[in-house]
Amino acid sequence: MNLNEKQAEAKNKIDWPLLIIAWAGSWKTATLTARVQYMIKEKWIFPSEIMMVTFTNKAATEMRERVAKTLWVEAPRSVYWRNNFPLIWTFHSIWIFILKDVLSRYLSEELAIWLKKDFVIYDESDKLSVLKNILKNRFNLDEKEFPARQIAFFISNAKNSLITAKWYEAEVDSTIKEVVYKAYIEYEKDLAQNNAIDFDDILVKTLAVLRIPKILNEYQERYKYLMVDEYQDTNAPQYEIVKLLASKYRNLAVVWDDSQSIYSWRWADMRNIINFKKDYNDALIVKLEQNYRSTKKIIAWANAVINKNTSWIKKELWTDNMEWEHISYIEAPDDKTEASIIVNIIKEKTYNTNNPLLYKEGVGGGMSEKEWNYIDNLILYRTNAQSRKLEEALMIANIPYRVIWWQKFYDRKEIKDLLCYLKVIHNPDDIVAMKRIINTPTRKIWPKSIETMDTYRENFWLSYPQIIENIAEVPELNNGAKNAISNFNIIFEDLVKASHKKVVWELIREIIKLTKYDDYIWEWLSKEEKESKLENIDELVNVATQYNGMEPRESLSIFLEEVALITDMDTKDERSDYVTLMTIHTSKWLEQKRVFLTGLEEWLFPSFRSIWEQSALEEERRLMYVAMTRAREELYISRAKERFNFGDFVRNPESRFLKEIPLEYLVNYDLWEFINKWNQLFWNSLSWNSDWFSFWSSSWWFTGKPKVIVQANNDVSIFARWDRVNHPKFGNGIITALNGELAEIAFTWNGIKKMNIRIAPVRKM
DNA sequence: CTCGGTCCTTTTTTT
DNA sequence: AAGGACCGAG
Repeated sequence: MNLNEKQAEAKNKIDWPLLIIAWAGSWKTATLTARVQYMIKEKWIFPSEIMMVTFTNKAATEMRERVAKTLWVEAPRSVYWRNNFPLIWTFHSIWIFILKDVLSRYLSEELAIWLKKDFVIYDESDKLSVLKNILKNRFNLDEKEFPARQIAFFISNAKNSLITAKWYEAEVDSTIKEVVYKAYIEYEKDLAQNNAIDFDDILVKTLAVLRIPKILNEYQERYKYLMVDEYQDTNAPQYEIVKLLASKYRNLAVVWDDSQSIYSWRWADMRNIINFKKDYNDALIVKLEQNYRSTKKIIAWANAVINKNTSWIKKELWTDNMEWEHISYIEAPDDKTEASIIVNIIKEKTYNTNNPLLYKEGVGGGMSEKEWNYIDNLILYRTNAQSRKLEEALMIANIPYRVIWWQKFYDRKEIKDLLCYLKVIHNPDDIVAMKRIINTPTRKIWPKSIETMDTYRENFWLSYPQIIENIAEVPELNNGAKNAISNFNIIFEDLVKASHKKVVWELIREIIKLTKYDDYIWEWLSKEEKESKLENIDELVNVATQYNGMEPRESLSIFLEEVALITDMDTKDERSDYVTLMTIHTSKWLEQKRVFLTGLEEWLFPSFRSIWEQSALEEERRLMYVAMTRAREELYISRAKERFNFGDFVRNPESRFLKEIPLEYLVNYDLWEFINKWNQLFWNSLSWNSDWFSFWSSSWWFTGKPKVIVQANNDVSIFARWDRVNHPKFGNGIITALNGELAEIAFTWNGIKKMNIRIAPVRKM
């Protein structure tokens, strides 16, 4: 790969602190890859001494694959199976790797982090269930007055500000914080008892461990070359960890772009760069400003928007790429139509080179390939809830699609159930998981019995398996409960035994067999749900087969760890051609030839939570910038005048971001032309294929809601008084008066209307 | 204890 | 709109 001068500069400076300011599409990934290659191939640095930290698994995987390619080796699949390959993983994966490594070599007491090696990772819902239990059962507090979510937020905030439970007392200045303080202490106790950590703990505990000089020194020696991507998104503990690790050899390179900082709600603090500059005032600063991704117009537009932000550095992203198409603006009457129009465009522009009416020959001046596939389309939105309407439209049109969803695959009930079985087998101290599965499928162990066992457990300092094993000795339970519990114990013990002999995928099958989980699904659900759930289970087993070849217990442990960190985005999809839908946040690591950016409405984007505060609003604007710069060649921006939200219809004004765009770049999408061409084709030749028909007949066009109020962008000069025109809604008519853009049109069937002829979807006949 | 109906919340963004 | 929490009857 040929690097430009700046990129090469960044590549070659490997033994010095380095700040790479890399703006969107500047091929920073390529630069980093080249840098790793240079270190290994030309400077003979041991690959195992290189650590590169990213934010998402997607980014990490891509980096690993690229690096592997340049080194002519296969990319490792697991942190634990690297074979002299650089450590290129996410923050969280790497820190867990370090924690496990440390815990296997040192005594827990020595580390003072209250963890054992087989710890489990609690996700958001596990966390909430622990907190709910504390608030309700231990403190007897009203869920409405002190919602677990809010308490969780405060605790998370404290952890990310490096305030421990003990020290939180100093923060208490209100009733709620009083509760937070008490809950925080209990929460930490519970986690320690369950041998569990939450996502925040992953950072906090790693930092704690690295503050022990002996251990820090080991890791400094082990990883002498550090790279951190998306440095603007680091938070306080992450910054500290990186600082510690790099402090000895100072071979730290960070990639930073303040215009793409969109995670402040996760306590990312882009001012960490100020600290970086203080820590390394001799750092070499390299700016990558040339964009290799998008057309000139997209870049110009993105620049215009981002420069509305007050920031330290003026953004002048530039490109040598083609000028090409304008950016299209779709103003739809409602969210349903917005979705329909987008789907129409995709349908029309995909696999449709035979359609003489709609396929544009040779556009892009060599930049674009001739035929576009579904996979070339990316639909973005601010909130996940917006995906539904788009999905419906795609389904109707029979277009394959995939939604990268907030509800992670691993959050689904059936998957969680099975994972909780695995968790309990792996770590019998995990009470949250135990409580989830002890009566799933239903085996008549009711909440009362569980409560009794809980009290018993707390009084006698026993673990759940210990109680279950000796359930006969618990006098408070009746015989029915005892029977049910000892039946469960038989299953549980068999599963634990099995876990020593069977690899993780076999173990999952064994769980299903012994617990009759499929019968449970069979009984409880409707047909469609059943099928999708069984499919999900198959998928889980399928993922688990990747851990074959390891020791059974090891496969279980690694599987559970990786599963906790993997999001929907990282799972592979075998279908090769589909439209992708996701939130803007998720899209940060992607680019696509054609991007649809939807829902450009005040309150939605920018979000209603952000518009009162300057800094929050600027983050929304950065989000807009990120979204726009995903597009390589075609960008469509859309808005619905009316949207169904929160179970109600809402009308929001157009997003302020639209007004920040220089108008000369924006072209209203001409739906009228589109429909009319289709009309001609349909009526004249009747050569339509059934595919088209089934689509159109089921979409808004035929469903009796002629909402074709999309703005056109007519050339006013072609119209004159007495011209005959056609309007999609009002039919044929004659222009009876014309004053600039304002026309008075007498329609044959609908009377005289006044309209702006530039914007109105009228067509000369 | 179980089922079923009703009411209530949810929706910002993610490792 | 839809899933979860809650409550009351069987």
